[in-house]
Amino acid sequence: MVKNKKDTTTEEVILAAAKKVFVQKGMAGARMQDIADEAGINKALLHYYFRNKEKLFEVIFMEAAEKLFPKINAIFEADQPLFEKIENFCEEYISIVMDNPYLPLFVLNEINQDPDYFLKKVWTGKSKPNPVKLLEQIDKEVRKGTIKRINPMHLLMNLISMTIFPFVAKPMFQKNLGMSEVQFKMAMEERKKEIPRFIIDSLKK
Amino acid sequence: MVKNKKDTTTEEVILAAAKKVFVQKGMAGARMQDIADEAGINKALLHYYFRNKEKLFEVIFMEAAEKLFPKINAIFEADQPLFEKIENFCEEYISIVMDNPYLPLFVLNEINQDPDYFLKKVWTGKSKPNPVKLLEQIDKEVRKGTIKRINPMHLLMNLISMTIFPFVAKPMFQKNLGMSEVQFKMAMEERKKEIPRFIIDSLKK
DNA sequence: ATTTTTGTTAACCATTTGGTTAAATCATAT
DNA sequence: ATATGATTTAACCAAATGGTTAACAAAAAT
Repeated sequence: MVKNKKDTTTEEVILAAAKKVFVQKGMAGARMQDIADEAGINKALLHYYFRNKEKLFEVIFMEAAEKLFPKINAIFEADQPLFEKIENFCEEYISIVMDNPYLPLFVLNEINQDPDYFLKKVWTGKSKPNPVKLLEQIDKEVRKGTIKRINPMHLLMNLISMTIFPFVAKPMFQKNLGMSEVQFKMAMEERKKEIPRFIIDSLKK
Repeated sequence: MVKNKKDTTTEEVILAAAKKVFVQKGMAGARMQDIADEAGINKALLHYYFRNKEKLFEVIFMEAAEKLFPKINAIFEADQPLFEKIENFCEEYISIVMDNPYLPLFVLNEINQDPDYFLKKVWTGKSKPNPVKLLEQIDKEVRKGTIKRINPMHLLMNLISMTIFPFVAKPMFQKNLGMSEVQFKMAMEERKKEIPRFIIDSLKK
């Protein structure tokens, strides 16, 4: 429950509360009352600021999606050598996600419930990841013979999987490997360098 | 909606319906009425066979978890050279998940909502993945100098991430790479060989 | 054949939940 | 001070939802 001495506006308090509840419980599991309680306000006030649950959810979801998708794009489309691009992606993306470890699962889950609706809603303009440039870049390196033969799609999947999945499976990994919160953070920090090294080692001839 | 001409028992019909609805909508989003409709039966009959929603959900969840976790364990603990074990894991695990592409996200999501409850419930005895043997095996190879230096934990994370994540992000990958259902299946089939090759290439000196 | 048990249903019930209303309070301009 | 508009609340409301009941049908046991 967050107090409001007017350094934060009510709307911000609501959004913070809504984010917390939605991300933890999902659209279906979240209760408007929970959000109100978390924000320390009356339930009616929620509807005063955001007409209904769906509208409020959409704001939170879009905010989350905007935090996750456009950055991928920017890095993938950058004008940079392949290996640097990979290093850059891991470094920057892990940083982003470390600040919001639960966003990826939240977004992936909601997308899964209704792919067409969400993907059309989210991927409008700049937000739509466009992997073709990266795929072509990989293909070019393969043809030049500077890296081993590999299907660019698989390399892309490998890169994204290794970067994001540990956050999606955070509780599982933590429990199973007996990692504390700090240990997990440290491990993710290491992966910023570890993943590029792993990939580049695999690609080098 | 499934018909029941007594080659399948009512209980089985219910479980199939429940699985479909729970996996798609999650515990919170699933409606008992939806499950009843999907099974082509009265809602009261659900409660006749399974006392309540929670009980029914638990059956479905455990069924899903039992399908995903024990196999990991078996392979990890097998008595086999490291590279063969990796090849084996990808081959077998991708096969399992291809039959139920939506199970991983479902399970990960529910675990995320209440890690302690579910992980205690699921990881009892044989079901609990025990990665220590594999970790030690990796460590041994590193010390023998047969593979490059690598933190076993990261290698384990990489292996699991590359294997499972594409299914977790299935709609995203499909939409973004413009893949049909068949193309996705083909890609996953390829990954059975692609992932081990990628990993082994990275580890070889 | 008929009793008993098992399976199935329609009609209900209580609670939860998203959403509304009308009144109260607060801030601001006049 | 006070009128005005924005903000906040308590009390409600209707629909949805998990769950129950009592009656009925089918199968199994006697």
